Amino acid sequence: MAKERSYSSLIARLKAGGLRPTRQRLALARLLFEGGDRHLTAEQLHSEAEESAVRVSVATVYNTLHQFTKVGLLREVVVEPGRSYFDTNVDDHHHFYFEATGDLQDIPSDRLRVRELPEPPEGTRIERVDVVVRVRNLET
Amino acid sequence: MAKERSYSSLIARLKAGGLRPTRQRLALARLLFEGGDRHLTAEQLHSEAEESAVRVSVATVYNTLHQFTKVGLLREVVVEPGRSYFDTNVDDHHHFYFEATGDLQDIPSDRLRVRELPEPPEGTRIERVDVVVRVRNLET
DNA sequence: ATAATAGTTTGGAATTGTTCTAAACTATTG
DNA sequence: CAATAGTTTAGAACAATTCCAAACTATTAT
Ligand SMILES: [Mn+2]
Ligand SMILES: [Mn+2]
Ligand SMILES: [Zn+2]
Ligand SMILES: [Zn+2]
Repeated sequence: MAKERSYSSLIARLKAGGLRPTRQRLALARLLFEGGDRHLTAEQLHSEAEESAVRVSVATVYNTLHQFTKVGLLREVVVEPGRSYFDTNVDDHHHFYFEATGDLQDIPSDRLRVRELPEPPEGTRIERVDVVVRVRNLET
Repeated sequence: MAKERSYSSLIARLKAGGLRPTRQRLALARLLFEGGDRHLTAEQLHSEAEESAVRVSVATVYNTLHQFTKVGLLREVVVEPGRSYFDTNVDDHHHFYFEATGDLQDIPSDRLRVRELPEPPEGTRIERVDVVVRVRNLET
């Protein structure tokens, strides 16, 4: 029942974004949104799909991640060159980045404030402020 | 004269980092450090070298950028997936990122403060805090 | 239902930025 | 002037991502 619920809410969210609720998009949406806040690479999501016996191509995983990002269901996080993470938490927040493992952890925006943000240069507006707190294992 | 000066100071800086002052490293160091604060990709630096008739391979540009970063002459900045910027300003500071052009502009750390930085997770220490203020052209 | 249309998916090729490799070269030291 | 260790290089290899054109599917119109 909860499953049906979230299913139709997912369909509604896709439609709201002008995206047809296809088999692939629904399957990926469930993997993404039915497990709380997540930070995934395209490759990780594709692996999860395979493990769940969802047949979907790599190209579609990329297409879907970008489409979801465009309609505000996801947010892209850049912390290291060479790969993008997609974040199911689209609220304003920041991140711890664990260099050792490549994991991301949310920092709610009320736990970290950026003060004295300077004026953006002439003719531009601020799109977003990203704070990445890079942490390393304490060497013993 | 100023040229000789900076030349020998560059040599000294390389030696301090345990790097031999080779023709290629000196040429790249001059391009990097004789023009104020800069934010360059490997490819941009390689193009500048070619334009200045400095013959140096792509592999050496990458090697050099990473070696300079390791010894503290440069700092790596990640703002978009797929390519790294190298920053000649190694002081503590943050960045405006112009999505339209891919340019970076420094924000001195006294112009932007991060407050209420949360405790790092158990067993880790904060390595660095990166703030990227993404700006876009004001649509008219 | 059916057909027409527009949107979607797909495998594989292509592209991009970066790293690797092993052979040739060069700075430093004795 | 060796001998040595460090450096450079072209090109191959690699990883992540994007592109492509053909096959497929959801939606809309009849
Ligand atoms: Mn992207
Ligand atoms: Mn690097
Ligand atoms: Zn997050
Ligand atoms: Zn900078």
